[in-house]
Amino acid sequence: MIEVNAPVTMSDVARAAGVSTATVSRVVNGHYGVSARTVAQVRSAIEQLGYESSLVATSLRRSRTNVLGLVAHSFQSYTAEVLKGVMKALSRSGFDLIIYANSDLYGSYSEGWEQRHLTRLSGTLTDGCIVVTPWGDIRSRTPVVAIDPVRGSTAPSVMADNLAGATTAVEHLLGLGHRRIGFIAGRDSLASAWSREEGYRAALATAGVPVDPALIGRGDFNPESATPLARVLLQRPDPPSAIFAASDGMALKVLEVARELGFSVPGDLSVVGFDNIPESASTQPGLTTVDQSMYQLGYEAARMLKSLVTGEWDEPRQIVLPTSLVVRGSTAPPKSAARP
Amino acid sequence: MIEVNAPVTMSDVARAAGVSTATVSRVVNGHYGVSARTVAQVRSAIEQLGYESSLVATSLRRSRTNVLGLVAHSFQSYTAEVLKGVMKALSRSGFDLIIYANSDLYGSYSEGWEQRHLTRLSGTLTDGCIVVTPWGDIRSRTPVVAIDPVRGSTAPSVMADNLAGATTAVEHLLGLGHRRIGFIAGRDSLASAWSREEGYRAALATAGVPVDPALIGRGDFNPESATPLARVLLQRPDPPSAIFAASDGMALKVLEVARELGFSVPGDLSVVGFDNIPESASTQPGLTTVDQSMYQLGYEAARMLKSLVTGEWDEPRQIVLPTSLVVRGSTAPPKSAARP
DNA sequence: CCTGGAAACGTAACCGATAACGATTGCAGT
DNA sequence: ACTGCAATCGTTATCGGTTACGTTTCCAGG
Repeated sequence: MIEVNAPVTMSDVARAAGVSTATVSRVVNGHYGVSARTVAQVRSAIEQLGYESSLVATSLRRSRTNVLGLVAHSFQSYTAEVLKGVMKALSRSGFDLIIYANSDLYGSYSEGWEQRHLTRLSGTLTDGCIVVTPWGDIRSRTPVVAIDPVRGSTAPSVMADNLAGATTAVEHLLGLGHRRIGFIAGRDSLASAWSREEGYRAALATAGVPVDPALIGRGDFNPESATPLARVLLQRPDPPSAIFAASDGMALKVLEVARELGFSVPGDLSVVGFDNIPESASTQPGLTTVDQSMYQLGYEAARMLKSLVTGEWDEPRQIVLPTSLVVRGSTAPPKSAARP
Repeated sequence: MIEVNAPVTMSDVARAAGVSTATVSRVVNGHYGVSARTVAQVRSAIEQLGYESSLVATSLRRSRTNVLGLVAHSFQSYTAEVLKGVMKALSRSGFDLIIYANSDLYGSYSEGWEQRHLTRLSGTLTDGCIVVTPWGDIRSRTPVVAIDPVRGSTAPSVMADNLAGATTAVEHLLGLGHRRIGFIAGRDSLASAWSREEGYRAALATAGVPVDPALIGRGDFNPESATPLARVLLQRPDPPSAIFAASDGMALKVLEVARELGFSVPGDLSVVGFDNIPESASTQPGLTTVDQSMYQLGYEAARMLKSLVTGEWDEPRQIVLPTSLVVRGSTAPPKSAARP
């Protein structure tokens, strides 16, 4: 790093080129009304001084910035995967991306974080935003696309087919012979959490297995929230033979607790997650889970936001993406399974 | 999303509370010189209008913003892992994080990207920046910490012990009986690429194995750059029995090419990578690689940057972190190995 | 030579917030 | 009542860049 006392501003360029800042601005933005000779002078001054326009100053004055924003409450694997998809969709689109993350709420929820971040950014800095797993409805001047929206929201959003995914997951467990299947729910306000629970209930209902409320733990998608819940479930006199967790992060914590309490997986306990984050493939045993292509979620959200900003979106404003079951080593028939 | 016509600014709050913007600013920033009654009025107006200060306007005026920046040329797994560490280090530190990514150069290098991004941000928006795998030296008004710096740089930086890591990797292959070991190098300007090649050469030299220049391919750390190089190596009449790639991304491409050309791994070909990105654990077979804890790199870089900004850093400005070899299924003795 | 109009360029207001500074008020001490 | 000092609060310049508007320059046509 080379220390530099002061940054090069537009007025430095103007002085060097012997013109006004207005003219420099016109040259930088390729506006009409500058002679070829002046353009050349200004360009050369810019080159020499190494001038680069300030994102901040520009966005304060301008309405369009060609920058899209993304706000997320933390950076776990889920968000990282989403991000890859977003970047891919924005590749060579002319839109840059700003990700804003607040240090205060890392790993813990704090009501309304997304609204605070968004307001700070969308004042002028960004033309639109993607919000990952919002807390509530969002007021904004610029377009917002939610990934995994709140329940009942009619705003633009992208989400997985959580109902079908969860149903398939529980059907998988039922098919293996499990009858006492625990469930660890996600944050209730999110549509995804609700649908995954619906899928759990629907699959059980179809199979004629009654839902035991004692086997349902109320988490919030944060991995840490699952630890005490798993402990409670597994320390019951009649623990479930399988647990379906509404996210991989929580499912991995279930595996941890199971190991800690001496349950062998999948011998004593089958575990299924939801998301298919990279870590799920590399645990011992691998986690059976529902793949929801977070990459695809990010990709589609960015594609939609881009078009919403330019005003060319004419497809439905709510996208649902398919899921698929990924069977790995964490599921097997229960020991006590009555052979068919 | 709820559409809102205009954002709430400080003057709106001032008008509503019947004071000047200066007073509102003082209340917002908790400055001295406002009566309790006025504070209450302003607070209530802020609450009612849902005011949130504009990050842009604030940073334009202020020198300190309590926002740190991170610029990276793309978002592969490497960057995502680094990011997790950065977020952890910034947790509850009072510093927010802005990640800036330019869409134009996704996946492809473009000289000087980091300088352009940095200038745009550091004008006023950020108090300091982390640059991941920079291209060259960086001019900046504010502190900059490089993760995986350029060769010969004396600027603040965090990097893995690439020399030791690479040496260990190649020693592992030599220990298995390999003698013809190919190498796919990284982008030459980076210190890491250079050290990893040094490690490769050093290990061979120690074992008395001559370096065959024909077995060295010149990549640039981008996974795609490895594909043609691997093809050339493996289509030789006398292909190497093992390949050491300077990054996991490139190593995974080697696996792809090997499969495509009918090489079985590790039967016909052993492959070793460097980085230990999450994907490396979940391929078939798993990739043997050198773990450099990208999480730790990010964590340390953020910790250093934080202290540099506040001026309390008194440790060495160049941090080197240890590496460790992770042996998985992609390495085995060569078929033709002379048994010891 | 004069005029008209377009092209080229500068001036200044403005975006939202901050901070230096000045102005006003209240109150204690004389 | 008067002074002096704090506490409180408004005015205004400022950050860097953009743009509406006004002014100057230049050239073609009469």
